Amino acid sequence: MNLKQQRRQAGLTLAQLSERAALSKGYLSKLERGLATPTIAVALRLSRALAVSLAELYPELGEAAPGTDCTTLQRRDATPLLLPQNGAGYRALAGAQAGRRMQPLLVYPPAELGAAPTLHQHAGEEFFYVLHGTVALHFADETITLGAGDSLYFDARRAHRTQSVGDEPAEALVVIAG
Amino acid sequence: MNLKQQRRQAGLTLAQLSERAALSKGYLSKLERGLATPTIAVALRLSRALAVSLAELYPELGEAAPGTDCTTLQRRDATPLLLPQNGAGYRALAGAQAGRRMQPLLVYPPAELGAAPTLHQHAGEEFFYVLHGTVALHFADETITLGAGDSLYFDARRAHRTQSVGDEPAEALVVIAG
DNA sequence: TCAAAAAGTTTCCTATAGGAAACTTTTTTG
DNA sequence: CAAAAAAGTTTCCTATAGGAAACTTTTTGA
Repeated sequence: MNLKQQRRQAGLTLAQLSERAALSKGYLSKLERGLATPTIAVALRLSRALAVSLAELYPELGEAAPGTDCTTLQRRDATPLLLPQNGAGYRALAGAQAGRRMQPLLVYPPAELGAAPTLHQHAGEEFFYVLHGTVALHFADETITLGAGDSLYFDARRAHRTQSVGDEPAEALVVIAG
Repeated sequence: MNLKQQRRQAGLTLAQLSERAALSKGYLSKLERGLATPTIAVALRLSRALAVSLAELYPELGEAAPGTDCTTLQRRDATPLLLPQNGAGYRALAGAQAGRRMQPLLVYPPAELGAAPTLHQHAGEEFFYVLHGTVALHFADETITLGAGDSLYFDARRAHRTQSVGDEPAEALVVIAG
């Protein structure tokens, strides 16, 4: 539906998009006017060719599964502190349940990086907001230091690791969209 | 690809899923074995019938647009305070740019609800975390009061409005996935 | 152990996704 | 304004999405 708008916004003609997406000009014309329904493979090619997410071309695809009530109320400190092997403790503020788009966590980065430098890496995007203290975010090629109130939004596929620096133990709110 | 696993997990047979999704049993069998590619309309019906997100059936569809660098570093108070008509001030911590899955905001709910009770409502999901003060989250049918450190994850299609209660002005971190 | 029933697969058919190219409309340019 | 080029549409064709039903395999149960 929004295909035409997205193509226009990208400044492309049907012929240009046709080449990029490896689809015929005529077929694209039909798609734009709702005269055909693409297969998911074609929709994906369009999304890549226009460098937009699928949901922007077909908003209905972006909706969460229906019937799944995603509401979760979480009182402070009401969830247990988990300490997995990589050193950073965390609290899940809402379970990573199927059908939920985001997973919010409270993260407590360790002061010292363990001997096993396992970088955290996963699909999707991550929003990192420092609540207290100072956090060093180590990426493969750079390190970013954030103080309370600072935030970083980044592609979670970039391997990363967190460290609490300074005397006060740090606390951060992390939201992952996978 | 994961269709078979998802169907099994839901405890459904091909015939049962066939009825729910209004697709033939034989065609479903082909889909599960990769012998056919569904149109987006069919993929959506499957997603609804199984009550899972599309990305769980076809992970490649869930990926963000490639080539879009979504990284944004935001220092504390480095972004302007916006005061739109509905009364709640906010700061955008990362622009709602195309291709980004989440939009993080700092929200400053008003102490008094304006005369025009415009409820906030939009597609997607919202994660609400109270940083300071106390916030009353008004929904059509209920009001939830959150203190510092409390959080609520909910379906953003439920109309809602925020209010700062108590003497200290409240501040909340909100992340929207649209 | 052997029906009988349920689950899954295959075959064959129709409707539609998608391509090639002619055609029409709009824009550019002299 | 006219000619040419570019953008978009339509026509017609082939490949495949998707349905109906027969067929095969697995499970159930006496």
